[in-house]
Amino acid sequence: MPRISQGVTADELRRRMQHFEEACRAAGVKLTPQRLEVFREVARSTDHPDAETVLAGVRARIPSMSLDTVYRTLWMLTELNLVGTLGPARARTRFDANLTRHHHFVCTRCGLTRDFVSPVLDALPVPEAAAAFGEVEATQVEVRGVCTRCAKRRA
Amino acid sequence: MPRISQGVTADELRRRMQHFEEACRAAGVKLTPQRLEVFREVARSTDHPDAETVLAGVRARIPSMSLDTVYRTLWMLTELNLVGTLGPARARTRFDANLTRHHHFVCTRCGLTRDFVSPVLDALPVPEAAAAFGEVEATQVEVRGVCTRCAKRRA
DNA sequence: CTATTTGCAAATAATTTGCAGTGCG
DNA sequence: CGCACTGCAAATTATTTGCAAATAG
Repeated sequence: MPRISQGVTADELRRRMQHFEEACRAAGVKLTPQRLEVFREVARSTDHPDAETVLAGVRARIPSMSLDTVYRTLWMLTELNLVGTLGPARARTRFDANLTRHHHFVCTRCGLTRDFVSPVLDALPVPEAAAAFGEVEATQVEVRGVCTRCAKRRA
Repeated sequence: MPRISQGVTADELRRRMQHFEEACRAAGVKLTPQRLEVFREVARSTDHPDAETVLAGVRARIPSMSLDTVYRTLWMLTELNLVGTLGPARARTRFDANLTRHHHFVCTRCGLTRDFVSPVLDALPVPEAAAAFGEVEATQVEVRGVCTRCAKRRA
């Protein structure tokens, strides 16, 4: 019975931390203990923590850490492409009345989201790697790119 | 040069409205003009409006419409499975330090999100239907289901 | 040294809730 | 005609910002 790993390997974590330090130097960004710990917290977990969770983790080491610094750091890391966000950042909830099986095209510049259908994608096999986490109900594909409108605006 | 449709066909809209009215009656929910218009607004568009956008649309017909009623109605519609949300509802931003190509398993009950890799999914062909919207950069698969933990809790 | 960065507290933005009046079934 | 529903205003929750003190390079 295989155990599902609760975190990244020590080796991978080291690799990520090193990449982070290099990227900060390259960007001329100061390497403060707060930043170190915020990044470590995100880099070490395989779930996808929110700002509060990161704060809680970092406070074990830096009790004075404040939530606003966590946010500032996370967005900065996003700018430097050291972390990403799940779903679009800073977005309001958006609603959808299309209940039939469909997939999404999402513009990474303006957030435009359109449905499309694809029998090929509907028939996707469930990857065993995903089935290991639980009972799979549905699979949806998100295609990211730049919409024609944005491509025109800023060619 | 094919035009990309800006909305749902009149026929499909009628179908959706009718389904909505039936579902409300079946659920013993009152059919108010506000609810009619909120649903119509979501049902008629192919993008995925947020609450403010729905409010603006509805106000053309019901100037006194308030934002809180829009929210109440949208969540009620979600409960009744008449609409869905893009990404998890009411969620905070979550961060991810895994920059390598991966896909997600998302638990629909607790929101647990885990990465997995799949060479098969990485090699997915870009559907022409999606390519029509713009320049495709990447494709990510979201597998939804119930995680083993939630399945155990509430079997 | 000195421009960045931090922590605090106050400001916004998004969404929710209590309440009294209104209207659907 | 009664209870569900609405609009208002005030409350929460998530996230951002101004500012003075602290600190990395």
